[in-house]
Amino acid sequence: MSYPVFAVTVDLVVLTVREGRLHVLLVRRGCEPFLGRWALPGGFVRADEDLAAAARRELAEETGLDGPGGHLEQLASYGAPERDPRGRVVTVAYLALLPDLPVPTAGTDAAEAEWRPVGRLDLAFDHDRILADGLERARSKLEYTPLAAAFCPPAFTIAALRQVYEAVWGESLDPRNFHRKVTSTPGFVSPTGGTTEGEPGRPARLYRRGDATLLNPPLLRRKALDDRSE
Amino acid sequence: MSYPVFAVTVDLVVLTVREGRLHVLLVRRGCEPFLGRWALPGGFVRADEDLAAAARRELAEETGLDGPGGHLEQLASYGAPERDPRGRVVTVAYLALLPDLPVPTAGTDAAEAEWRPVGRLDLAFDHDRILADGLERARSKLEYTPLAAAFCPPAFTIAALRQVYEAVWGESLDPRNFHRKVTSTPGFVSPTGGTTEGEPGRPARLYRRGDATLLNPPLLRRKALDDRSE
DNA sequence: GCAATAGTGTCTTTAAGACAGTATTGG
DNA sequence: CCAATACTGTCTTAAAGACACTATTGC
Repeated sequence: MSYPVFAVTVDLVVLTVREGRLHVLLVRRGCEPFLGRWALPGGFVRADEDLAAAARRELAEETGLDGPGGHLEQLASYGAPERDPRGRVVTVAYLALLPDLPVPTAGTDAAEAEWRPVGRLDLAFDHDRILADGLERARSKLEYTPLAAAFCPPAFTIAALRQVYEAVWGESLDPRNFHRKVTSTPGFVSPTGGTTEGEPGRPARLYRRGDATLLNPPLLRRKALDDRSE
Repeated sequence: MSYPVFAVTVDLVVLTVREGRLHVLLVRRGCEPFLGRWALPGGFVRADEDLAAAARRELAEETGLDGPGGHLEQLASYGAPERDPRGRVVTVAYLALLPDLPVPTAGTDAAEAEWRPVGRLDLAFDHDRILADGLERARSKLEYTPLAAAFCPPAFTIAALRQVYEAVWGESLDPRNFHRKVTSTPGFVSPTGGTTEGEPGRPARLYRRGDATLLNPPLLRRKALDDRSE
């Protein structure tokens, strides 16, 4: 039995929160097709490489990050016949959530890499759609997992965690109710014992990620957007 | 720039509820590798075919179903280098939820097709893992979407819908509280006007799917299992 | 009548939303 | 002292859990 051949790529939706806004990592394409256009970072899966390994490799190449901290998960796959003019290419998209780190622009494939606030972007290929799916995934994951901490450094304040929610959801939350919810949900965060110093106002206690993987009950947005099927 | 070539398949986790238990559609493999072993239905994506179209085609081929009713969504992709002894094959798994229909065993690829209660199965390739991921997806989707109705015929009773939840989650729910929740959530179900006939006990009103896509607030399991990252 | 299943009402408990008030820093 | 931010407590409200009760059929 014979079958068609495909190329397989991984593309990354890399998100971070900086200056109170949600940003996505983009690269300017240095080769055809879509030369000069902005796109999600990504590349071909190698001959003997697992999909997740390819995603981790690309992430490390683009951001210089490889250790723990942050979060990487598979998002979805895209394989419309005309999505890449070079031929039949299926891409497996991954979603990465990272603390706000300076990005070493010295990526290997990309001419330039840059954090851009999410919004109306006009990306190469079907990357606008992939980004939209990644954003919706990130927004809904904050509801029922403690993953917001992936956007924070190892030790963070409750206020910083709340600002992550506010940036990702685009709505403001009551600091007092948020504090109560986070600290009273077992395994969401655990105190490090330290506090902030040198900030205006009363010093805040520092926390690290807890060991819970699921929030029960969840922390719901007011207006949940539609999810996407098929 | 050269890059490795892959074959791309779609595999289907097709679920239904029959006799109060959750069942998955399996086929016995009629060719190597894993000849004679049970596996998820699936096949190669054609040269000019979208991934979702391939999934719909395979579903139609295996179940004879093609119209509306039921639900089909992308689940995840699997591409470990050694997952298929024939070479580098990436599979895009889809999850289908169907009402309990007789399956015409005259599938094209498969020697036999059969509904099997979910549980300890020993499937070909990495299909045990794919099935486990599909089950977890189905379980969690019932929490925050009205998708349970995809397991039901076009008109159904609240009790039938509850039995779907009980089969998929493996726990029993209070019929009265369930009734209140379902009928008071806007867009979950809408009455057809009809009732059951000839059943023991008081006739039950019939409902069809509502137009909501999200349940807010959700209908939570007691014990949510871990989700799976990366 | 009785068994069976459908559907309603009510009380309790949990947790979210709103928001007053207290605590601890820097200036 | 005041401004600023962190944190606690209280009241109200929404909604789940438990469960008594009524409704409508077949026998």
